Amino acid sequence: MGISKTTFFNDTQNHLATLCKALGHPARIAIIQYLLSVENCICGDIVNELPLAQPTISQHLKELKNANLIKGNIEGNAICYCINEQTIQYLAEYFNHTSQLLAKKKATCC
Amino acid sequence: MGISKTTFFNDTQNHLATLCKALGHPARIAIIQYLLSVENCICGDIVNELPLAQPTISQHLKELKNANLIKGNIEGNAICYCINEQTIQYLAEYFNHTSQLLAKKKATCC
DNA sequence: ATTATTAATCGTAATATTGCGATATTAAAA
DNA sequence: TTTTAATATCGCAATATTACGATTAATAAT
Repeated sequence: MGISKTTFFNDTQNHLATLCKALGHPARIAIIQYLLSVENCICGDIVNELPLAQPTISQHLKELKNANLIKGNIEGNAICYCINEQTIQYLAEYFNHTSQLLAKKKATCC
Repeated sequence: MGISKTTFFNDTQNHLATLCKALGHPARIAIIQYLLSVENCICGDIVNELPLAQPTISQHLKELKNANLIKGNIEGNAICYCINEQTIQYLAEYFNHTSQLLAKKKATCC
């Protein structure tokens, strides 16, 4: 049916899935990496940096913003986008935690 | 067009996007969490645990396996699935690294 | 050998995503 | 005020994803 049964999963699971899904496209990973590498983060710069048309970039930015992975500030008639540090930290903590649990867990199989 | 322009991005970006995409569904997050919580990890148990039909679970498992997030061992006529520790660790390291770079970086905007 | 059990695959319908040209919106600049 | 510049939104085509019933494949149990 193409529709996710999000109702059957808990908030943490849905939240994590939303974050991962938002990062589940190379262009959006590239945007995050670009934002990490520059001081000034104007949308137009991203359009120049990536091999995608302006409406496409705008759409990807919207998805990253919806997932709370970036935030945008209006600067004149441009928009300054930045990574939301807290969200990245949340992901770092989740995967750290998972990784540590796995290390502790005795490999009973595989 | 619905097709990702993966050719234009580098291997790291494509790899990360593939991993995140595979985790970008609550059912697949739930599967990872379930595998983390049990010692014995038989496919049938996942089917009983999650509110999805057996073919759907099988499909989700396939995607996790393709992304190298889990591995499966044949045990008689059942299949024992386990989390691939290395892949989770790779994600943990990536988000840690990103998080640390963000902490260092002076917030010039936003 | 036959029957159950377990999991993968096929086929298909419903929905979502990706990408971009065209257009709208908003604010700066002239 | 008109023009220019920067982004967002609309609309659409191509493709991908999600879900599951039906079936298949493979092993275990009887």
